[in-house]
Amino acid sequence: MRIQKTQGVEQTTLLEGDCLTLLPKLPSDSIDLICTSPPYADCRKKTYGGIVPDDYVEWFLPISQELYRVLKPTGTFILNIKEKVVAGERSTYVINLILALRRQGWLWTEGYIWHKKNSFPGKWPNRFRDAWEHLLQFNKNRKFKMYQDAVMVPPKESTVHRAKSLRDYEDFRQESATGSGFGRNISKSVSRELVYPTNVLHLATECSNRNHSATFPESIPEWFIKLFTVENDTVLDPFAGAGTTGVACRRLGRRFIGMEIVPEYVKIAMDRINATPAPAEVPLSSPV
Amino acid sequence: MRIQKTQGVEQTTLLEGDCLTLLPKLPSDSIDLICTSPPYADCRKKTYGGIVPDDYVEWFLPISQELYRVLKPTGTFILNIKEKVVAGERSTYVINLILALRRQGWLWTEGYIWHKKNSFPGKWPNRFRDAWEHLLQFNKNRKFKMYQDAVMVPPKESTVHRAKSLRDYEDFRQESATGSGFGRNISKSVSRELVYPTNVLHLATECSNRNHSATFPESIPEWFIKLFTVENDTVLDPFAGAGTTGVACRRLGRRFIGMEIVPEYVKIAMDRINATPAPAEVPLSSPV
DNA sequence: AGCTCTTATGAATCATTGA
DNA sequence: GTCAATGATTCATAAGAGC
Repeated sequence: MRIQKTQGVEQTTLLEGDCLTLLPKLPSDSIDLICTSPPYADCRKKTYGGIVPDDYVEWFLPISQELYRVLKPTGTFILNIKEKVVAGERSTYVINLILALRRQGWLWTEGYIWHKKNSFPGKWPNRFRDAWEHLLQFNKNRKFKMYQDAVMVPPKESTVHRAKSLRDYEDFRQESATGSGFGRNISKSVSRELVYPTNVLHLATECSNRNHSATFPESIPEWFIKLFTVENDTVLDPFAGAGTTGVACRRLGRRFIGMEIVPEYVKIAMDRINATPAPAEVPLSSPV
Repeated sequence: MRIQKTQGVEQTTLLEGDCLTLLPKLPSDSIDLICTSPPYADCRKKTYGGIVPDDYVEWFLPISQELYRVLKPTGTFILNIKEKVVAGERSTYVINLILALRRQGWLWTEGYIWHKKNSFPGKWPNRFRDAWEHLLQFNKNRKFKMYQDAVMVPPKESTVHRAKSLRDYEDFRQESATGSGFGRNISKSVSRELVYPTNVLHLATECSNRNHSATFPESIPEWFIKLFTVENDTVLDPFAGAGTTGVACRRLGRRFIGMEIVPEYVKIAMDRINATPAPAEVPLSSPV
């Protein structure tokens, strides 16, 4: 266990090991948001062994059972997952997982779509490139905490006349849809000029070298952290990988608990999180 | 039955009635593409009576059994469907339908996403606007006909800027802009300047009122018709509604069989299709 | 198992411009 | 002239799928 403290508060906890073993050590009803991207079926074989699609649900259910226990009743579970093609067909392991999670007690509240602007290239005679992934939202109850104002975006109209072409406009909008500026507080004060986003997120994958085969872009955990937590809430990522969720937590002033089975990634994650600045401390009485 | 003939060929057939009754009259293995948007569960009660989500799969399976029979072995079935929110949860009838169709023998080849750029406005405390729908592709066999070159698109401007000079790109754009109309074959000749699309379609919904509560934009059937059929192939829409698929077929020179249970929509569809110009006849030997 | 098809993007490397 | 900012170009690579 490696702990990083900021301002006397235990902010970041990185645990090395299998989350199925580590999760039972966490207290019940203690997590505000679980945001994770587990290894997809048949992927990351070199590092995680790869789970066969047929065995995926069986593999995941004991973990999600523990996730259910540690999540607060008003908390949210965001699951990033993608379907694979098996024998010319879309594999059904994702939809089987959804059904299984519901039987386990989870409510399948929403299905966000992550549109990957730079999807993996390729050419096949019977299909185009797969440019989207699931971002599934599950909850324990119909009532959960949600801070919609924290993720508002500039409206279409303000950009239309500024853009030279439709394509420019799309580019701009896709950038602004994720609120590219970190740490900015775009909420109530300017809310008259902002609109709520939809359940389709347009983001590029990061193809820069993170020494991890599958980092998702920081914008994704950032968006859900803003949407479902406030400062000093606790976020859990049981498949922390290179620690992207932890980096976003550090930047946004949320507590983070990460679990990762590969020692090398634990080190990378810790280094990345340590290199990330925490939000500036706000004086109790600030001179204006 | 109302029939429209063009150039001596029976091009458009609109049948009034329940597709479950009408489909058995079609010969087996006769359809190249089925492209349809059936009534979503529990929606549009005023027009279709509405199917309760729990009964949706049971209601659809006898129809899809007939669709399977009439589709050519190399044909494709495109199903536009949207998940509904029931009691604060995403309803599972779509994923249950996918599983049921697979048990019926269909291969679930691909899951396209229709990103609705102007989704229905609204505000809820626990969710954002739903801006996407499924466009599910099913086939009878792993081998099916697909004409990918017919739907190639200009690359992203940013990519072109980097790959080539702006001037080259502008020249190319002028050309392709003129080829963007219906019926044109912008493929092989300029294929080096075009790229293949992904499985995420960005289309606006149609704002104009067609007197039908759920018209999808003509771009959607147009895209799939180009992708999966050639001229004089036969396209079937068992839930023809206001005839959007038929209009696209007429424009693209494909034969169309539409079925619609509401007499008023049959009339609207026929009027719209009749008002649509067929592609210009190409002389067998054209003087140059 | 290996080869191949393919596109968007960040990072790196230079070239050009302007104060 | 120097340095910083901007722009053009190159390069590697990203959670793939079919034969």
